[in-house]
Amino acid sequence: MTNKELAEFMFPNITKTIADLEKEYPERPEGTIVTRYAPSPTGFMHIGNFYQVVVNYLLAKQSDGVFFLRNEDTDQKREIEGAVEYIMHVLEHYKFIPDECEIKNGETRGNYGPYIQSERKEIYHAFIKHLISEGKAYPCFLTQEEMDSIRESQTRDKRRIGIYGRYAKYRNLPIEEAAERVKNGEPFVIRLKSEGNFNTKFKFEDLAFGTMEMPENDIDTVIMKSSNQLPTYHFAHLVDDHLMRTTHVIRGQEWVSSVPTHYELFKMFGFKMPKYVHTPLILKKDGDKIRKISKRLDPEARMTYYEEKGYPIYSVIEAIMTIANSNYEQWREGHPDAPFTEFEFSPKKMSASGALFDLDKLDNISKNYLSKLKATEVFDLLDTWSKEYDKEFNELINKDKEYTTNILNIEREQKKPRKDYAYMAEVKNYIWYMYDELFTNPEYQFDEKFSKDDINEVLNTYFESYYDENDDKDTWFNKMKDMAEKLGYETNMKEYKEHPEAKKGSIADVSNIIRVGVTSLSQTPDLYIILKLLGKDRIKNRLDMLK
RNA sequence: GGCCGGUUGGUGAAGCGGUUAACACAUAUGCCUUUCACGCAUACAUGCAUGGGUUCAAAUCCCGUACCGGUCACCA
Repeated sequence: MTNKELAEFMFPNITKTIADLEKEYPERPEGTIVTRYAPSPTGFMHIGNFYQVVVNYLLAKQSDGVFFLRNEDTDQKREIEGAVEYIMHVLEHYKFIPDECEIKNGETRGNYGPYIQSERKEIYHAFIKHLISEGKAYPCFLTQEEMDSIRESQTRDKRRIGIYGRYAKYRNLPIEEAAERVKNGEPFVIRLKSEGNFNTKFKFEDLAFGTMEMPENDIDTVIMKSSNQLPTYHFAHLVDDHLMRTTHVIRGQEWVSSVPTHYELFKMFGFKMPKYVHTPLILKKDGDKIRKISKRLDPEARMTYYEEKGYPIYSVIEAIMTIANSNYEQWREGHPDAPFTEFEFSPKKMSASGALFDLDKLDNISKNYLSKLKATEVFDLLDTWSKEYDKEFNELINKDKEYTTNILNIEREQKKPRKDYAYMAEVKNYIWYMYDELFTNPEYQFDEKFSKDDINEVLNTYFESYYDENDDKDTWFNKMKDMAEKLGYETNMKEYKEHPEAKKGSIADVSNIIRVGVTSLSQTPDLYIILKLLGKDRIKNRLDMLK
């Protein structure tokens, strides 16, 4: 029996050859950059995955290339319901729409599919069949127990771990016997018959790390699983990224160590290797230890976190860009309004060590961004967010949309706008007191140095005899000063600071009594605007509450 | 243990043989000011993990050590 016959025996239904497939999936136009995001549907998207998405998207978009999504579902045991939908949701939310993709029971875009690995079985089998017929892959019947004991002895003898050389028990099994065992229904995997030499090194170029030198692979890696006849990652990577004509593989740093395997695979088929960009890990500081950010321990590791909090997509992308290329911030300074895709991203400038994702930095970016938006834009963000995460508040802000917009507009749309909130979930804390519905049981923050009588005197005098909502700001403030003087408060702050004991208080105290009287808070934005927005009726209600 | 990376302030980092070791965030203080925020100003690495070496000169080049991380699955 020949290898060819064995291949035929094992894959009788596979008639397509590699040449056929090459024709079916022709090369893309010269120079097109093709990237892909290839998640396995085993959980929710992680900030590190998102980082990869951003880099993938950027590289493709900057060159008018193609960004596609491939669903790597070869491990059905770990598959999680709804994971694919969630990934699509995130991509759509951040507007990283793949040019090519396929959703189960949904539309398909692109001519290089299927884009779901479990639907590509015949394609993989064609490649495996070829390898077997060439004697470069073989069925292996090692049981889990055997492998465990091999591993144990290797550990004990301080040898390299893995199935290689003399540990690869079935690599030279007579073909007839292999066929016989397959026929008898013995479970098997297909392993690569590695031709590499561990003592020989090869060089390869990583766009992020630069030139790397590694020993050749000599491990007979599993390329097809016994459980479901689907390929392992390594083999699927070879087949898919070759056939889909991926030019740049952007993936996490944890893949660097399997480059030798991929190198051998591509070499065996004579395929050109894609360019690799291995992205740094996203780390997290935990006490004084730095560790990989974890979905289990760190809420901010999950992409859901940012949506739940209501961070604008702009902010999240900016924060990631800042980590990705440290010259991004400088570029942004010079191009405040340019879309991030115009930034010339350089994989080489990515940090080789892991990056710490800094929520403070995110907040800062977000505050700056939000401060520059128009009130109506903030309203829309708030509306969209609260519809999902705070229905009651959503109703409230929509009850009088104009009023809400005016509130959001306080000290906005000016040269130095306020920077209060970084995300939508925070907004309520800054504006709640403007709504009577929320102003039910306020804790008044009056300065303790003033008695109830002092407070009432100021409040009553002011609203009965001085306040006029038609006054412009200067008149308004002058009037307050007049009253302050009459009631025995110092109106000159410099003077007051020098002799605080001379008067019972200052203009600052007067204004703050009014501020606390109507908002309950000692710290708010500009009082003039707040009074104006609250309006006579609300103010009257609030003064009554104090009585 | 093997293989592969990494190590500059509280954080992200620039620097790639000669710099006062950028910039941004955070923190602190001060100024501005009717509060807060904004803004502005100032402070914050006597030192680039460490020990050697090369050099007139090293964070920058070379070697060793330590520490950190990744990986060694029919998981991706």
